[in-house]
Amino acid sequence: MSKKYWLMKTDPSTFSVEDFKKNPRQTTSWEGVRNYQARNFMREMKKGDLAFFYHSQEDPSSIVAVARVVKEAYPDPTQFDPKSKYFDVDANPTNPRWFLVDIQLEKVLKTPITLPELRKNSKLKNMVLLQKGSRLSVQPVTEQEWATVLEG
DNA sequence: GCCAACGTTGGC
DNA sequence: GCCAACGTTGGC
Repeated sequence: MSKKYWLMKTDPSTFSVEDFKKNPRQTTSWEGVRNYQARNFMREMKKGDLAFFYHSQEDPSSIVAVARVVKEAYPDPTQFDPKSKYFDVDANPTNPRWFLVDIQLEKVLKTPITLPELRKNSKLKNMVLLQKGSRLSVQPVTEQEWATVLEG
């Protein structure tokens, strides 16, 4: 079974690559996803899959790092925690609604790859990230797109 | 800060 | 099941 590629968005004021670097073993649980499509993609992720780590809400927004899936999907504990901002009143522990994966920082890019640069590359015009109105926070990236992005 | 695009909710 | 209203995302 071959490796798959993904892109995971984060607002750096919530969780940035700097926060990621400081975490123990440079690992984090991708908590707080509350969108079914994004959740479904996380459930497809396999250990060893790679993901672009993307900062949204920046000037310019950019891919800043590469991360690796180190633990496959399991229930997001924040859905059951009334003190969490991700608490979901309707979440049922015997049939959890929200899932997350653990990812580890693989490498920080020396130079972030900005959204305008990605848009300029015609080979990337079908990337989910670049579609009009695309807000999906966890999305698939094809092998060709992955290679194209990294070769710059 | 603005606002278009999107997803979700809830009344009917 | 439809769809208006609402809340959120995220580029600009």
